[in-house]
This record gives sequence, C-alpha cells and structure tokens, in this order.
Amino acid sequence: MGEVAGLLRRAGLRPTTQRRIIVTDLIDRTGTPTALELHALLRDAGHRVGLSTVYRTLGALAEAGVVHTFPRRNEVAFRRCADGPHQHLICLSCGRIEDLAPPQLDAAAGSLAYPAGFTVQGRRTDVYGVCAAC
Amino acid sequence: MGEVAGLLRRAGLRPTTQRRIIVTDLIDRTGTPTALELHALLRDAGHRVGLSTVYRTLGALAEAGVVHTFPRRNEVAFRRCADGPHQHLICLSCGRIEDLAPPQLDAAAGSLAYPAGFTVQGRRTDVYGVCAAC
DNA sequence: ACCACAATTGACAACCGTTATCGGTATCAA
DNA sequence: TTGATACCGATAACGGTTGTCAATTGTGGT
Repeated sequence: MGEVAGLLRRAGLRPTTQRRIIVTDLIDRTGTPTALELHALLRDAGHRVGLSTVYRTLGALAEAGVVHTFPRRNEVAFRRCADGPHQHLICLSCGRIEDLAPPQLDAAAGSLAYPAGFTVQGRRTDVYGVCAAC
Repeated sequence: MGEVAGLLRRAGLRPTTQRRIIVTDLIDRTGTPTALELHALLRDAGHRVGLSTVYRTLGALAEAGVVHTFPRRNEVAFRRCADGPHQHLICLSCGRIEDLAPPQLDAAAGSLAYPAGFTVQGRRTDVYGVCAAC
C-alpha cells in the first residue's frame, strides 16, 4: 500500500481514486488553496474530481488532522499538515504561509502546565507578519 | 472618556452608541458568540443594534486586534482579546474557550528566531483538547 | 474471480452566513 | 451651530458550502 493510501487509511477514509488525487496534490503543493481553487487546479491538471468530493475530502482530512485550515475572508484555505510541532508564518501582505519548526519548540510546548483535567489533543501556533519578499 | 470609548478610539473607530454596546458586552461576556448570536443576545437584553452593525463592528474590532476570531462550521465566533501573550484552550467537546497565560510563554515566544526579513506583528496559539467538565 | 453490500461520487439545487446598498441619522471639529 | 463626514440599519443580493440522490466504485466473504 502506497504512502498516500496509508495516509487515507489512517484518517479513516477509503483510498479512492479521487481522494488519492487530492491528497497527492496537497502533499506536492506548497501553496494554500481553497476547496474551490483546488477543484479548478485539479481540473486544469486533467483530473476529474467533483466539487462536492473536494469539499468532503478536505473536510474529512481536516477533521483527521491531515491538513490545517486557514480562514480567509468568507472562505477557508487548506494546507497539508507538517509532521511534528511547528508554527505557521503567515504573511499579512501576500498571504503566503510557511512552516517553521525550531528545535526549541518541542521543549517549550511540552513544559507548559495546563489546568487540571484538561487533556491536550492538539496545538497550533500562527505567527502573523510580513515576509521578506513583501 | 470611558474605558470602552478609549478602546474604540485606539481601534480607529468612533465611539458610537451601538459600538459601545457591542464592546461592553464582549468585555463582560465569557462566551464566544458569533455575530448572529451576539445580535440576538443584544436584542434579548433590550438593546437595539442592527445586524449589519454587529457584523461591521466585529470585523473592524478583529482587524484592530481587539477581538480574536474563532472559525466554526460555516461561521465565525468572536471573543475579546486578552492583554499580553496567552494561549486559547479550546474544548473539542463543548466548545468552551479559556485563556491561559503561563509565565514562561513570554520568554519562549520571544526567543524564537525567524527567517531573515520576516517582521512579526502578531502571534496566536490555540490548544485543542477536552476540558475538565466534559 | 464473483457477488452482494456498503461507501463514495458528482451534477445540481438549496441553504444560510455574510456583505453590499443607500437613504436617513449621529458624531465631531471648526 | 453648522457643515462635512462617518455611521446606522432594513433589505436585497451574493457566494461559499452543504444536502440530495441515482449511478458508480471499493471491499470482504464465498
């Protein structure tokens, strides 16, 4: 079983043709497209995936923690989730998003004390600013 | 000039009656309502504020960094922004959101090195889990 | 391989949270 | 006070997202 299929299986999703196409594209892609944009991109690349399927798959992948969601004005963008603790560097000017995984992040995150009874399942840090290109 | 009016002024907004109502409510409120919900809550409390005004004001406050936005399924919730660095503890079960401001957060965040040319303007950390009540 | 069943797909319609419009109103500096 | 400007709010319009459902596909048992 390929890497993509395994990823889908772990997310509790059958590795269908359409889902493989979507996941494969998200892994290769460095950008952060919306469902609408990804649907158009896949169409332009010669793939045939319905818009409903793109929405459903992205939603399922987000719930499974395979992709991160980035709210925009009246829409939501998606991006493959990097392995391990990392931060998102979001440029307020051009909208570009980069992942940053400094070594000290692991230790800093793990040493925090949370209220009794709160069980941590996930963590996410977004850093807003202006990138070097802007 | 009162605290609320000053807050609005600093955000570049005229301290009108409606905006005072909205900001005052957000400061007192511990929950995280959507624009639609806040509009209904204000109505129930006897205030007269148009839905458009609620949307516009929350949008402006979010852009000014006075409130934080929390995306939900197909809608956006708002919550007053706590002073200083803090994390959001978000319960995946009941949806409740708490602010947590551990002392070590300041130092950990400030010591991180970012790519050359990236100027940090804001930072946000969300921690997902299940709260003690759930 | 084959088959039966359940999960998935996709074109289309409906939904609904959000935004634009615009005449009337409140705010503020002079 | 007064003029200029920002703001309000009822309503209409918009558009991203989700629901629907018949046709198709993936899966596990035989």
